[in-house]
Amino acid sequence: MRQQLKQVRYYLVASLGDLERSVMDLLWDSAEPLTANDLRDNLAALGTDAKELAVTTVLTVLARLEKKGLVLRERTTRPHRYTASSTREDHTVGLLNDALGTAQDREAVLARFIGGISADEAASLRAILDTVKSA
Amino acid sequence: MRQQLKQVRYYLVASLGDLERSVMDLLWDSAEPLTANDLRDNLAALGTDAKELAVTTVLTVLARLEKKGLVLRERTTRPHRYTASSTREDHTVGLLNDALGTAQDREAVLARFIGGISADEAASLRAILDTVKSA
DNA sequence: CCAATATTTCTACGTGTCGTAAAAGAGGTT
DNA sequence: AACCTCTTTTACGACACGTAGAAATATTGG
Repeated sequence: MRQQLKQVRYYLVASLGDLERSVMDLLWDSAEPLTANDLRDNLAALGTDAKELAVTTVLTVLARLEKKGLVLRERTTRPHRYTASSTREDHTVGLLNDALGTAQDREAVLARFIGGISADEAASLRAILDTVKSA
Repeated sequence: MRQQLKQVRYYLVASLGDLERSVMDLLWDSAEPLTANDLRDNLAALGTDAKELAVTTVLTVLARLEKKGLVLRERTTRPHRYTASSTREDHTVGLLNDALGTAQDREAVLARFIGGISADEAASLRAILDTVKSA
């Protein structure tokens, strides 16, 4: 009932496919911007499958990730160089907020969430709360 | 590289389409189990579009939601009756844990997340922490 | 018990996303 | 010009989802 309206499908925080995710992981882990070839090589080095992808494949997903706002592209250099537009953590925080939504039941959700975390994590959460949001 | 392996796409916590989401919202808000017809009517009452869906449409998404483990179906009664298999809050917690992943950067993410919440929310978070995970 | 009706299952199509990559274009090098 | 190298364009298969008709099955009033 919404789909065929060609709605903009707002990509504030996008869900990623497997390859997109792998590419983002590499970009997030890299201090330097990477080229499509760098990524192709690193991807091959990753999985046990060692399936060497075509560079065009990597370029396609990079274009898609750019459109989603997740990567930045340097068009001035000739092999274009790509970087993640935000840190992995910030991206995950975006996912968290998406999941939480603007709903009024945020607290109920957080309560249940906390109920499920380990004591260790609860402790460090408390610590984080104290340092970040005290006063 | 994974997709065409017909992988099982484990639906521990699924992402939902618009209609699926609407149906889940109705089920979550209802104390009683609902039939497909109930849902069709409630859906029509919702949007301003007032587009009356075919019952088979509702039945299809219900079947998909059942397969995803999000709804339970009473097959004994003749109009089958559907209920959400978990509360909205628990489902959202599942989403949160999915987003957080098992990664080691959980703390970094949580720290940034907490940095972004309101003071009010931080306070209630602290309260929740104290009551739920004290000792 | 049967025909009419209600309900469910099966099948299918359109659109969109994602993995994948060949084909075509663009720009520099010999 | 012929040739790399890199990018853009185009395309296809698989799958998720919205949508619903057709077919099968169950219920029920007479």
